[in-house]
Amino acid sequence: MSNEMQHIPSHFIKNIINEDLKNGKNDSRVHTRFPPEPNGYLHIGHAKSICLNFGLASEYNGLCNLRFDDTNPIKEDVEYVESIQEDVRWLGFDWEDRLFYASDYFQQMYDYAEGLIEAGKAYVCDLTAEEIRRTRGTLTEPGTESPFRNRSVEENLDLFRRMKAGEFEEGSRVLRAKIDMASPNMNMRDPVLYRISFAAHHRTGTQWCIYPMYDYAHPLSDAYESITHSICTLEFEDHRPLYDWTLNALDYQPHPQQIEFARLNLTRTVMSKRLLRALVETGAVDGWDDPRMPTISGLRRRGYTPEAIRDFCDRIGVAKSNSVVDIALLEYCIREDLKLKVPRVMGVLNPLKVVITNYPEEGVEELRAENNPESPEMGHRPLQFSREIYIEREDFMEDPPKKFFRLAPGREVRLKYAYIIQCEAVIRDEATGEIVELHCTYDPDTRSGEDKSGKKVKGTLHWVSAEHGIPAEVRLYDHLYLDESETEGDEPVLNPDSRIKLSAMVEPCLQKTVAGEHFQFLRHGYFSVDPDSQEGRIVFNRIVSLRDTWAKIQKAEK
RNA sequence: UGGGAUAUAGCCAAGUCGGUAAGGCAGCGGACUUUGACUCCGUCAUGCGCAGGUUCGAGUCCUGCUAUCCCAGCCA
Repeated sequence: MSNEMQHIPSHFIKNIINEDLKNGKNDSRVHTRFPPEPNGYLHIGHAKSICLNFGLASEYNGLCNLRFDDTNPIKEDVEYVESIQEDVRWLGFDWEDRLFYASDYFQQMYDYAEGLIEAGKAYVCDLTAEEIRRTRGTLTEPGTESPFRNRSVEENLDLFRRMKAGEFEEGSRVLRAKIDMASPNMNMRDPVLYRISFAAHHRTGTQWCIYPMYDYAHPLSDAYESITHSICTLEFEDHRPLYDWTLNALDYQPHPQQIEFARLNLTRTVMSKRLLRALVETGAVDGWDDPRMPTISGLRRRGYTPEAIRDFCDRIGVAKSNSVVDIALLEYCIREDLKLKVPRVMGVLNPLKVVITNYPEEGVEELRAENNPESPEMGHRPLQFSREIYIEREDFMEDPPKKFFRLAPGREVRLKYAYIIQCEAVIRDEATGEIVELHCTYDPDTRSGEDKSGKKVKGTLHWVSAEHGIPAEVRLYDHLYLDESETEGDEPVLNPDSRIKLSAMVEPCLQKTVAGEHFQFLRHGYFSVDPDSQEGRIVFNRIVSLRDTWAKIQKAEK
């Protein structure tokens, strides 16, 4: 346990919290929240935020709320609120009884807005969206004040109430904060607080036809929930003055502190909700949970574990500099998690038949295979050996290079858990010249565990008995994109090698598996059983491959 | 001179009062090995975006630059 604590790094947010605790700020409470808008599926970038917010709460004996930031009914749907809850729970976090919705606070927020109007700090503006944009100015030029900016409190109150009552058309009026049209911060140039929308909201239905904007709703939601540290991503840095303005305008207490951190980027994939949605909607992938997707549900289906994702989030750290994390770290984390806890079995992805000519025709013997040599408590399983087996096609080379120490004509090699065999003949298809079969002999004195021959061989191969093995589909994945620059405009370009389906032969012990079960296939990597599996047709997703030194040698020589 | 932020190895990242650059991933070299995996050992920044300055001493302080990211939704 203490080992695990060691690699959890400190970061600037913890420094802020430590300082606050030292000063007795917030009655020494730590209360965070994870506030997604239910407009899509969660991805690994959200996992960083979830682990951060829930993780800080648990580390400081505080609380973390789950809050849906549902202030824009046209984008949101219950499908997403359900998937988000499932994903957060699956990651291993518990919001207990603190599941909230910004829409819970619509009345409270409305009342606060009337208070703002009464204090002369907000006004109803009749400009069109286009006019508001034009009068906002530019990055280098100040904006100009709305002609409606100095309406009386009475008129503003009347108009705002009539907005709420549905008397005005969408887009005809908004409520704006009265701040400073010349502010160098664009967000402070009389930002819109409320807009009219007659869209049905997934929770409040048609009860409301005015909806608060994020910049207004977020600080209030945080304050209503007594959040102490409101953690968001870097692009909201410019919004912090508005966050503070909203609470200060009526001197609202408590006043949570907004803290920004850099969002996660991963090499060779893309996290933009827009692009992910496009992949789903164009049918380029099978859905939000396609194993190639960086969504939580995609990673789950691929076979990633919550432990691995949490470990990853601990290892990447939290800082304010924009960065791109190498996906090799994520892959390391899942290998690390599964290494000691899943069975190691044999699967031949590209089978080549081997006939052991000196083995009895009808002979079958039962061998004993360790389920995981590094976890002896996982025990053993029986393994059938017979005269005809399959080996990996790439494990035989007719004309092998120097450093190849697998099978070749005349060479000896060990079959894992079985015997040493020697290659005697190569059988070809007469028409195509393709190698269809190998004839080998075995040495009966070399049975695994009771070797009397004293032979040493350099290579050990995995294999599957032709008679006992079972066919399975194996899906190998490459990364979603090679590079973000390979996405053309709005149309995401899927890596053509992103999924390869193979017909493999696997050990008989895999006859009965359940979706989500994990295995390590020797040499090939970590796999999970896909829910697509049916009776007699198992589908394995490769989560990640193993390190392949041989491939590296080959590459280097080329 | 719009404003806001960031810059420490191939990648992420720690570095709180200035005291002589953590850790992880990747890489490289070696040992071990019934899979070339795993494991173990070794190695990997005379230097912290650049240039000056203060100081016995600077990644940390000061001055001036540079590069990159974010902001002109009635999205979040």
